[in-house]
Amino acid sequence: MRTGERNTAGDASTAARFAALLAAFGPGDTALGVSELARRTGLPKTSVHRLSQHLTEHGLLERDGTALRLGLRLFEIGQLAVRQRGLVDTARPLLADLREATHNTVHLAVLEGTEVVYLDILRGPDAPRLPSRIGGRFPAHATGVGKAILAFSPDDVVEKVIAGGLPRVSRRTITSPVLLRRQLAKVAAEATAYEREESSIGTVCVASPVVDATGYAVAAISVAGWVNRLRTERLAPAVRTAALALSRTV
Amino acid sequence: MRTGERNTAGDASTAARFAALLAAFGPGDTALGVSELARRTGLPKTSVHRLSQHLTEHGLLERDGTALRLGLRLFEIGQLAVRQRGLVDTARPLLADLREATHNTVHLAVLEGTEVVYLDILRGPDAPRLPSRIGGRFPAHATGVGKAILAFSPDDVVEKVIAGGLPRVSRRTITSPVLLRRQLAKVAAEATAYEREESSIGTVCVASPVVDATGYAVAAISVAGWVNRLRTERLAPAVRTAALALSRTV
DNA sequence: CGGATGCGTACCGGTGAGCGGAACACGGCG
DNA sequence: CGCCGTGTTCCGCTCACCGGTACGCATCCG
Repeated sequence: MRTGERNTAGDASTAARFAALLAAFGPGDTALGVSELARRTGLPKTSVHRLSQHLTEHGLLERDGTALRLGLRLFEIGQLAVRQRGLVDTARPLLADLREATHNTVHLAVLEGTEVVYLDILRGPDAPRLPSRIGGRFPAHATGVGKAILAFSPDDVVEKVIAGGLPRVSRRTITSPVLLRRQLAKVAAEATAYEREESSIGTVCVASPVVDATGYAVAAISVAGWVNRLRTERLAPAVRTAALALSRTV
Repeated sequence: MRTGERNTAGDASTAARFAALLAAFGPGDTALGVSELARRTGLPKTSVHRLSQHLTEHGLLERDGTALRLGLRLFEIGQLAVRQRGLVDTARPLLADLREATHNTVHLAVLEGTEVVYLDILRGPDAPRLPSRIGGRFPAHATGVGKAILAFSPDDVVEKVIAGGLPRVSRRTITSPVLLRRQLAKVAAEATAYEREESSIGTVCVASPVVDATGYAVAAISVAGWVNRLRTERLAPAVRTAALALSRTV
C-alpha cells in the first residue's frame, strides 16, 4: 500500500476516524471510492459512507460522481495554517531572490517529528525533477534542510530521528547514527548543511537553518540542483545570508 | 465579527463541530484560546476543549502553550486537495511565463459558491498590494477571474451569485444584476473579462476562463496591476492565450 | 444466460462516546 | 481584597453514532 498507515484500530474516537479518512488520501490519488477508503482506513464500509457524507456537507470532502476527493475548504484552511506561522509570507521575497541569483530550486521547510515538511518551493529554470513537493514530507536525515534543522535542535529531537532507524532513501543516504552525529556537529559549527545525492541520485543541496531567539531552528532554506553543475560551496554564503535575514524577522 | 459564520447551531453532527472549529480560524488570527473559539463557534467551552484535544492528537490542531493553532497536517492535506485537481501543477509554468511577460501579478482561481478561491498567485515585481491571498476568498462578481468564470457557467450558478445580493466591495463594485448580466454576456463573447477598480481602488485586472471539454469554466487566470500603468487591452491576448493553453490540458 | 464479485447505498436497534452544566485553579486588574 | 476572565476537571445522562445485514446495480466470465 502506497499510503502505508499503521492500523489505527482500537482508537475509536470520532476525531480519529475523521483524521484517518483525510489521511487516507495520498499524493497521486485523484479520487477514491468508499470501499477503497474503507480498506485503507480499516473502518467498516458503512461508517466510511456516513462519515464522508458528513464531511462532504461541510466542504472538507467533495463528491465526484460517487467517488470522493479532498475538499477545497481543506486547501483554504491549510493555507491559513502556514500563514499563521508567518514564515512563508516573509520568506517568499528572500526565496525569490535566492532563486534569481542561483537559477536553481529553492526550498523552505520545517521539521515535524522525524521528517521535514516543505512549506514552499520555487523551482529553478534549469532544475532537475526533484522528489520534493509543497506540503510533502521527506525523512529529515536524508535532506539538506533536515540536517540543517537537526543540527540546531535539542538532543532529544535528534535522538528521536535516530531511533526512527534512518531509513535509506537513496544509495547514498546516511544510515549510520555515528556518521550522522559527526555530520551534524560540523553543520552546527558552520551553520551550513550539505547533501550529496543522499535523497536523490544526481542532485545535491546546500542548506542553512532559520533560528529563533533561543538559537533553535524553526525552519531551513536550501538550494538544490544537479550534482555536476551546482557548486555547493560557492552558493553556501548566499543561502546562509538569506537564512540569517529570515532568522532576524522571526 | 470578521469570520462571520452563520450559526450552525441545530446541526449537532460531530462533523459540523469539527468543521466549525476549523472554520473559526480566520486570516490574521495566529492562535486562539478555548474561550475565544467557543465564542466564535457558539459551542460550549467544555466541548471546544474536548474537541480540540482530539484534533490535536491527530495533528489537525496544534497547541502553543494553552492557545490553539491550525496544525501543519492541515497544510499537507490541503496541498493534496488542490493537487488532486492537477490544475495548479500544470498551470504553474504558464503563470510564471505570464508574470515574466507582463511584470504584474498573476492569479489562478476557481469558483466555489458565490466566491472565488485563489489557488495560486505569482506577485509581480512592481505590483500593488492586492487583497488577494492564496487560499483566500473573494466575491466572484467583484473580480476579473470571477466574472470570467461566471460568463462560462450554467445559468443557475449566476443566479445564485445574484441571489447572494452582489455585496459592494469597493466603490466601483458592480451591484446591479442587470449590469452584471450585460457584462457577462460581453465576457462570454470575448472570452475575456475586465475589472476596473471593482475589488480594490487603484487596481485593474484582465482575466480569461479555463474551460473543460463541455465548454464550462473550471477556473480562470488573470493579470492585475495599477490602474494607470496596466494597459488591460494590450495584455488581453497574452492572458487569453495562456488560458487557452491551460484549457487544452484539462 | 445465470451467478459471482465488485461496487455504493438504505435500514434500524442497541449502546457507549460525546455532551455540557457545575465546579475548580490560576492570574491579572482595579 | 473581590472580581473578572482564563483554561481545566469531573460526572451522570442521552442521543447520535455504529456497523451488521440487506439491497440495487454494474461488470466480468463460464
